Amino acid sequence: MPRHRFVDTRDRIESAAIHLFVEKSVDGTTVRDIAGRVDLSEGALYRHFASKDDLVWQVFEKHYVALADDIRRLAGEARTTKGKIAAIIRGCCRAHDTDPTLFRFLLFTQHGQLGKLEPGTPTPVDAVRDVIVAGMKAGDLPDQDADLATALVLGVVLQPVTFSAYGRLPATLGPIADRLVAAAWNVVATV
Amino acid sequence: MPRHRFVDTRDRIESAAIHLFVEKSVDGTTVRDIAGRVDLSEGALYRHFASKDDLVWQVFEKHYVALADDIRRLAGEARTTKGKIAAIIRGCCRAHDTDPTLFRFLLFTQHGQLGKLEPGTPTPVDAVRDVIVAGMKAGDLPDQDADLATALVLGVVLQPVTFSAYGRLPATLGPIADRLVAAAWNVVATV
Amino acid sequence: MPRHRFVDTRDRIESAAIHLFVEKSVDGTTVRDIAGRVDLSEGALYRHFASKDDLVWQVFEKHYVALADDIRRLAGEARTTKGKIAAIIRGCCRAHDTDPTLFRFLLFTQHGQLGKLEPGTPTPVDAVRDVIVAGMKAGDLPDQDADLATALVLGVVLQPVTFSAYGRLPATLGPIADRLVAAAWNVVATV
Amino acid sequence: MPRHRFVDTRDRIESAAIHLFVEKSVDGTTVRDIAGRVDLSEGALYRHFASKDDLVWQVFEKHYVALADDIRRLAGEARTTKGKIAAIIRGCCRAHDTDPTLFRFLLFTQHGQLGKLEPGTPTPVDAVRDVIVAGMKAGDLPDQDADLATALVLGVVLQPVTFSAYGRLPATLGPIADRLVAAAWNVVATV
DNA sequence: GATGAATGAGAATTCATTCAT
DNA sequence: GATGAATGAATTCTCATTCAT
Repeated sequence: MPRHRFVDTRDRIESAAIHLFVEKSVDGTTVRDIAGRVDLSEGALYRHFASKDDLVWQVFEKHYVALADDIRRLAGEARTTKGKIAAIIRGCCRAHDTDPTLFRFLLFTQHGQLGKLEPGTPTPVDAVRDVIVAGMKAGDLPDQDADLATALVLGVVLQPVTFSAYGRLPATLGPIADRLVAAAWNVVATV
Repeated sequence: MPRHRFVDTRDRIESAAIHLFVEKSVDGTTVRDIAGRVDLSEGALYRHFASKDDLVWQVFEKHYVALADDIRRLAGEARTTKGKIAAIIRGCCRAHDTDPTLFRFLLFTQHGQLGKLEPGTPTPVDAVRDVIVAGMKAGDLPDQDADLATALVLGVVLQPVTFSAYGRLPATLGPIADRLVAAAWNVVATV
Repeated sequence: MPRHRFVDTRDRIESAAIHLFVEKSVDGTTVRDIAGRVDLSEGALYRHFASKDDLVWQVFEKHYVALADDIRRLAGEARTTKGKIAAIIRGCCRAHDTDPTLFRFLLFTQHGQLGKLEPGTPTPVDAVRDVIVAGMKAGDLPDQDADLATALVLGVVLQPVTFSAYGRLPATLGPIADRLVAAAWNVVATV
Repeated sequence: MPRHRFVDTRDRIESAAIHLFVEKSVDGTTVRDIAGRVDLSEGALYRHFASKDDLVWQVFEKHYVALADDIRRLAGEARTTKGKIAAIIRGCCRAHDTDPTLFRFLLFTQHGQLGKLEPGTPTPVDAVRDVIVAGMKAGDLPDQDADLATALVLGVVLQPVTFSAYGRLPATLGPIADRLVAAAWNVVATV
């Protein structure tokens, strides 16, 4: 059996894990499942990750923070509040369409991982909230509860993501991005 | 003059299970946990449920269907599409506030249970979708993808529910029901 | 397969464990070994002990403390320091001969368990040391380092126990108890 | 003018192993631990030792036999039985103080290694026993069970070594050597 | 209906050892 | 001689489920 010397085993493990986690949930996925999918012995996994929990966490954290950074960056590149919200929604759609499995993993695995985040770590939720707070301060948005507004904006993207995962909506959000952008703006601009 | 001196054991099991499932997730809850919480032996649980899976499923199905019925009934009692949507959103808020744990259980446990539903069983999602479809047919709503519209309406309620569960929003949705009603309408009426 | 309802399973586990620990050392004994010897499933062990470590510890602590109590009581029943030392040595010989395996278990397993003792727990070593300290104060023993004296007295009994375990001395210490008593006294009375 | 710029790797491995074995016991020490301490890869260890067992055994045997030789030589250099016993005790104290870790390793690791000794290999125990047998034959010692006498002499040194390892006695036996010499003699000369 | 000891099928994890480079 | 990823067997532990009483 080849020892896969030149492929990055760690990456392959992460990718296999994410897919399985979405397919069968984290708890429903065994270390054996992951190892099998990477064609690796179970023991070998432990050279790359200290434990199954550690694997879940590392994968989650990496991409969750990356998504937060992405969103923050996109929002930063737009000037108006409306543009920022639009950029965020479109960013989420693009992130989703680029790798739906990864996006679903983040969405479905939050529970249980969120608590492990270093306090103060910027999350995608915070990124959205910051835009809204700034928008209110700038007078671009009516005064309202920032958390509620954040929930509404997120609900507008995440529920379609969920529907897509369940097959109630197509696999791709690109085609409905405009609609989501409009809805997201509507939901915070109209109180 | 209560009919039974003690709440029925089965009810106590169900209630304990729901609480634990929300606290620690279904997979994270052991039969022993449930039995312990009800102060019953593990074996005795099997007098009431055929298996853990069966317990999860029965509890889920009962309340999920009840919620669907509720929503459908509320929608039926309103005449206009706008009134129906409003009734649904308010119904969800009331259902949530009446028993937040139960509502969270339904929201968080869908995954894995939805697939077990008898095909054709009316779900809350269907109830919402039906209202939307009818609304479009009646000309109360602009033509649009019914599933997407359904996702948006649900996103408007369910994301706040999630935020509430995580402590990002208060434990009670009643105070924001009006806002949610407005947002839900906005999101489907404006395309 | 009978469920051994009326035999005390826990006792049987403890006994089997002690024997195996002496035969193959704690680390060399697997949970499977123990379960097999008790004709029990591995899983069933965990109904009686939280973990293998816990089993080792509980068994050790129980008998180690009991031996300490025994020694202390025996010493208390003698009046002179010489009598107390003699009582201790004889007590150890009797304890050993009553259950050589148990005594060897205590001797060989100290390492690693001693550190888990609640600070302040009276040990057999302390019991001996107390007698020596009191003996010096009473003028029955010449002034000397109490710890060293304790070591010497213990060495006089424990090395024969070790030899017996290795087959270099007979299985029974009773016949040499007088000699050990004399040696123990000699070793602390003559400086 | 050292012959080798660096201490031989093999020696470094042995030394690291001994330290770890005393710290964490043989079973508690992994090959990885050893390799890590020598700053070597795990695989590289197998260039020097056929297996972990082999490493343990080789290190044990080498020093155990060396100690036996030492004791035998020291005993041979003294003329009287009393002098021989004294030389042995002092030799043990010196050996201990020169490298307490090594001495503890020999003491604590006997169990499990002793059985691997080529039958007939002279051990420290045999060396002591020979002196006692000869002493009895020469009339320097009262007639008594040679094994018991050996146990008593050894108990007088080894229990203090144990106490020292546990911190109940100082790290160094030199200061109490005289006392141990006296005790050892007492214990075999007085029956 | 209830009990609780027992089962047995895995699950995660460890670790000595191998081997291509 | 050295590396370090990989193996695979063994080990501890978990947990849904059963069943005699």
